[in-house]
Amino acid sequence: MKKASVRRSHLHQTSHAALEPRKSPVQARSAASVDALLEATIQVLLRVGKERLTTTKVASRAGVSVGTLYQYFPNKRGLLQAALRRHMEEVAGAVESVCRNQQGNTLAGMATALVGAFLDVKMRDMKTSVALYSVSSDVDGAKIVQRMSERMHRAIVAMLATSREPLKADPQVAATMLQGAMAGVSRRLLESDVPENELDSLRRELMFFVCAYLEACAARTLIS
Amino acid sequence: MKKASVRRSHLHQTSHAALEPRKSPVQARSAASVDALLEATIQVLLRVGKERLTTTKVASRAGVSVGTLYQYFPNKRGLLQAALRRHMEEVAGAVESVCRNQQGNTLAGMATALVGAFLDVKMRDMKTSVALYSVSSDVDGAKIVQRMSERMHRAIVAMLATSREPLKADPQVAATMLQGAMAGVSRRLLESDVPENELDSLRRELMFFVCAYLEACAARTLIS
DNA sequence: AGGTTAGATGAAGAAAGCTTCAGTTCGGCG
DNA sequence: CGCCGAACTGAAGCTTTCTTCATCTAACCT
Repeated sequence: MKKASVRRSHLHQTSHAALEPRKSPVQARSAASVDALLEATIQVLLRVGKERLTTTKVASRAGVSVGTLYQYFPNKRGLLQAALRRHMEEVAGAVESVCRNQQGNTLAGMATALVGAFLDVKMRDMKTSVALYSVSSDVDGAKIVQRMSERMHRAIVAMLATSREPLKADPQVAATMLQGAMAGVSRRLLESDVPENELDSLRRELMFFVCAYLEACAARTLIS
Repeated sequence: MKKASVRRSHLHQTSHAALEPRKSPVQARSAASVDALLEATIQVLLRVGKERLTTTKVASRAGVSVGTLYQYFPNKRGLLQAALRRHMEEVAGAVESVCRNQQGNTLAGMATALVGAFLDVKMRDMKTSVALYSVSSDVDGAKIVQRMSERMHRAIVAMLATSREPLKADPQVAATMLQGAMAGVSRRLLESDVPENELDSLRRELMFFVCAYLEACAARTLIS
């Protein structure tokens, strides 16, 4: 039975940061471990590649031993899944956030903002994205990716529904197109080596691409 | 104790070296084997998944022994690469073919034909596509995929250059958009379980999507 | 201070599958 | 018919990395 006592009766060697409300050391230790392990997973992944990633290396880089790793993750697969999930949640979160902000805007505004936000998150650490994609298929990542995809899908559909211009198309279908285009193009950017300077023009073009589509949707006669 | 000399580690698929067939077929016998092995690779992949695919199973399904397999492929990796390459060449070939046929057509015609052809090849054996994608990252498939991508890219650019309407955009950039959208959307269709009946409307929408873009390109003022 | 437990350790066990190679069979050719 | 190399066979070897668990340590509570 665990008591959630937040008290620190005698703080012996804990010198600094006395002002912050600290979690009890017992919890802090383990929480730090979990976080360090996830961070280490990505670092090792980037440094040696998924083929040479071993649980021992990850633990070592996190500053703990393998045994500790297995205390928090059931196995290697679970570790990698957790790392993937964390990354995907960041992306999905960013998309949901823009979609919320863009409610009620014009279609062009939505398109621009959405593409901008998506590319920003993806490109922030391109290498991490690529590395995690490569692991995804070893770890049943499809499930995780799909779940996040659905979150984004719902957010996009909801946003589209509030546009000033009436979108004369099934929002579900439209959202699928947008997601497909964004994912597809960003993946091309990630996996082929596009020079830094071309990157911006491709970004703009993707915005134009998506705008053109949404506006064409608004312009067309209602389809059954 | 082991000698510290040039130890040949014939370890698990760690060879970065030759991936070409070891032997070129001299007798008809061997040519048949090579083909059977590639076919078997895909069958085993579909039946048991990449995790449980072993060289022995592949050989067995092809009706030969493991030793024979290793006579034609340097290692497991090489075998899988060959299977992936074969599949990708089919796709690239189909795209090149439409692009040739569509020379001189309207942008709308090109878009429709291109999307149609692309989805046809990809969807013919969806399962094979998905299975091979999942293997790709274990096998340095990025290189192969990229090479095929470039072939398609060139074909698309060449086609766009012959359109009746002047495309007021960098054809390179436009081709990137088209490929990104097609790859992205088709991947969504493959990996999420889209019911058969929705599939056709998504197909049409992708055509509309691409058309809208190309025509918007033709309509816009020339960009520098 | 002493008892209790969450947390950490890391050597060793176990499994699994790729790859080899010594020996056999097959097919063509002189 | 008999030789020779091409093609085939498949049991065994070899190595790696995951995962466990008996033991130790530090933190907390009374």
